Amino acid sequence: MINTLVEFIRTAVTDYMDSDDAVPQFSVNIPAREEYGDFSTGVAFSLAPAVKKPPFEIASGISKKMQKGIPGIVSRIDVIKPGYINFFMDNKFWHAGVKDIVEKNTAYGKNNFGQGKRILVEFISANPTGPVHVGHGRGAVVGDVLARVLAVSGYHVTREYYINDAGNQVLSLGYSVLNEYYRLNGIDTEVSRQGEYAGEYIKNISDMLGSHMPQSDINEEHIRLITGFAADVILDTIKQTLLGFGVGFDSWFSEKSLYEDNSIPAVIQELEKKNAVSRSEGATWFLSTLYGDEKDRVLQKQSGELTYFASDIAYHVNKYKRGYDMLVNVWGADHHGYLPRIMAALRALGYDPAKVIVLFVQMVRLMRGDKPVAMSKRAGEYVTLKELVDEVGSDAVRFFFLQRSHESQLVFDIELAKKQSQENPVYYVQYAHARIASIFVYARTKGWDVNGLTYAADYVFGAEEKRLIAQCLLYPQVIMDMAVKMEPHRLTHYLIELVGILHKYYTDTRVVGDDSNTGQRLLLMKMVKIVLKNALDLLGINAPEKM
RNA sequence: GCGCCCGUAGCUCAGUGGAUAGAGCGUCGGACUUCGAAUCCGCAGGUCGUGGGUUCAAAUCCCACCGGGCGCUCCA
Repeated sequence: MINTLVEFIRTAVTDYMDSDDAVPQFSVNIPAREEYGDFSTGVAFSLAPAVKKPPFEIASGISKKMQKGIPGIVSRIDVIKPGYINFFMDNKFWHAGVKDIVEKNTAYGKNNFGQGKRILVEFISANPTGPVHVGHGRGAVVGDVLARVLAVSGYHVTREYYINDAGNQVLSLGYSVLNEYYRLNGIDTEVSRQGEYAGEYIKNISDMLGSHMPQSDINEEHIRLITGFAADVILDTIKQTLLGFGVGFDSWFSEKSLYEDNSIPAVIQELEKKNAVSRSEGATWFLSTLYGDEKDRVLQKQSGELTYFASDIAYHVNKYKRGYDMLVNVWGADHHGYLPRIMAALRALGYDPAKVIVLFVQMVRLMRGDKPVAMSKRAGEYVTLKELVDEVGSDAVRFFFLQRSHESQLVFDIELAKKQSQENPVYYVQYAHARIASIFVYARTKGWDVNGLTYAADYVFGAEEKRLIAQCLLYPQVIMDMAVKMEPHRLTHYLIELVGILHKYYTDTRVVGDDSNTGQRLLLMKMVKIVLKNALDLLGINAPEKM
């Protein structure tokens, strides 16, 4: 519905510019002050550099082109100081808006920005060497909500988890389990490599080894089996944790599979064909400096082992070969230094680097009151995502993470999150949904058929009601904005604002009354409830009927 | 030293070219015989790290500096 206003403006701008490809990207927004109208646009500002006129003059010119389209949409147009065009909407517009939202219902907010393009979102991808921790949790929420937003924005989305089940880290896990097993069973054997992982979960896995374990003569095959077993167990608990956190995947991609189908040597060969490989000091190097990296990188070590980097190139090539239009990687910010080398490799191999978009998710610092929480993974002293979710609740954790830009570090105070459980913003939003549900229950007892309400076109909306509708009408634009900018945190702020307007309206206005306008107010509530439900669904947060 | 991110109210953070810079928490004071007070209303609180520059217009863009986090492995 907001599109009718956007198109209305676009037509006038096209008319003013005398060409439709001179129309810039613009949006409408709700002005800060009531006297500035119901909606406003700053198109004139974006036009100013090209037209080389003051924004105010441009805005005036545009507004003159708008006169003919006014009936049924806009009742008044103001052009203000620096160059804003402000709109006071016609009563018909508000009615059409409410109707549009209520009729679209669960489909309201969807858009076709993605035009069916295929997009792969890879996120979390935590090593199966221990439970996922809170930092992974943040990446999980960012990736999950981004995937949901892209899906309702017309993309064909695949969610993927890359399992690092090859290489030294998992091997070290295997040794950790084995050592623990020996320790628990009082077996005195020297194992060549020390495992670096510790913690309760290592003990649990070694317990599970039970009678399957050979008592002596451990060979490499045994280690491999133990490692695989341990990684499987851990991956399983990771899946369980994520499920409890509302995060699911379409695809679990195994790094080991890249070893098994020989795609890593194949990729190295490809690089060799491009003359981007050299051998020195007993190792095989990718000459990434030729493609913008600051130093060359090892693909195959002196020992003959392949590096993580080598398999990661093969992984990315695999993604390209699967034919996606876009590849999104959600990485921890501590991996940012890694980006130039992977991009160098993709460039060297002739893949379009513009298809890869990497979101770096900054660190989470956990606090209990004013005491920082130890986060050493190796020592096994860290708060797992599961522990945090059990303690604070999935909805609150998600909402809290989504209030901050993924590019900002954030401090998560567990004590505070628990203490303010009554005042937590997530409850503020959920309460609004439950409150409307409760109004409906009451309305039914008064004989209203909430699902069979009729529209009364002569009803004139009050200021607060118009504000409520306006905010709801902006919803699709917020979704689109999130999809375009890939910023999943914008929706929580939108919701807090919407709910603020709703709660105020509720205290000022009795919805279910004796007057004949009750039906129109119930329709308004229905509209808000739809937007709340759709938005909360996108965030993976419950929209309760009761609290 | 180099690179990435951050520096906005007491605290945690939105806002990233445009109207009088916002929210939550915290402080203080009000509002329930009526649809849910997990709510609402009000008060207080800002050199937008510092200094320069670009622009009709800068918290937002550019440069320098200061402060914090992370990264600069033949680890992943």
